[in-house]
Amino acid sequence: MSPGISRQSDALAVDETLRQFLGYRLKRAYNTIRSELLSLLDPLGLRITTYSALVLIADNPGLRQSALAEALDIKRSNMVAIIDELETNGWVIRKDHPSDRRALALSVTKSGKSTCKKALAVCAEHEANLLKCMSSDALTELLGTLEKIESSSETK
Amino acid sequence: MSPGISRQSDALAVDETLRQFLGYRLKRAYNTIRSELLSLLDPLGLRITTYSALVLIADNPGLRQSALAEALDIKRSNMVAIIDELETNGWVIRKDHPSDRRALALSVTKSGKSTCKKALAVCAEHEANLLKCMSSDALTELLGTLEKIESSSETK
DNA sequence: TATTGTTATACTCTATAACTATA
DNA sequence: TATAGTTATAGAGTATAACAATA
Repeated sequence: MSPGISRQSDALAVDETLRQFLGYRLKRAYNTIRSELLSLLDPLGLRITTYSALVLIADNPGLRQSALAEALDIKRSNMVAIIDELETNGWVIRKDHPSDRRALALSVTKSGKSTCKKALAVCAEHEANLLKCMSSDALTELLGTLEKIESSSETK
Repeated sequence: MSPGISRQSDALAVDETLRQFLGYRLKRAYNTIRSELLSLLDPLGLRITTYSALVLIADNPGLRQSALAEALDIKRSNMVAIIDELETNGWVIRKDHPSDRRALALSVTKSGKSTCKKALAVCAEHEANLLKCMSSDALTELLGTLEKIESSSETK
């Protein structure tokens, strides 16, 4: 990024004011992980949203679309295209729900299971690389803190 | 969220598989903060991107647009509309750069400084509320870990 | 040749309103 | 009346390619 010659005097903004804000740091850390995951999932034909949906459907056969949307914090209306994409790839099937004729029950195909397994393996390896730079205690602490942040707004 | 009557048997997906992934948890935590910040900044006429840009320009008078874009991890092309918006609101001015006729030097107006101050106060209060749910040690640990994650991809 | 600001464009994610068929 | 899936639509954020002026 700075090849050979050093930076121009006005090229670098030291963002001390922003850096103290947790949201700013969270976003930057997530963006790093996000772009890495995008490159990892792309060869499998998955995006982060379709990947997350596929994993959840595999773990919860018969899941309704609306329940999936709620679990992933995605609007029902935006879920449609995601499931369409998974269905077009032959990874997910929409069946009639056994007890509610309004609803659809989602399940993964054999091919979907295989893709899901590959994706999970790739992501687990990426995760392992991430965790190399922190201790097990630090990870536990981090996950606990993130959980508190995530749920803090629900108490208001 | 579950008023009175308990959930239907198939309504809730327990996403144990996804929950173990850091990226998933980071995203959810950031989304909580993000939506809170959106509501806080909206009355001031700011979005998160325009807010971040305004703070950085206030802290670094004479900043080039390209340097600002680099500091915020935003493409130069996407920076244009952000500065347009800040300029339309009378908060930021684009001046000729003193030593490079290709570049523009950014600075905040009196009104921009005032808005920036208000926004920082609002965000600092939000931050204080966030930090209430964690210890000082946990915060230090969290920031250090996020920094490691953010910079981990640069070493590849 | 490379960089700065810019335009045009496109794709993803997100959010809302409204429709239908069921409950 | 409320809910499930759907369609349409619009606003953000992000990414790339290309251009004119300048280094």
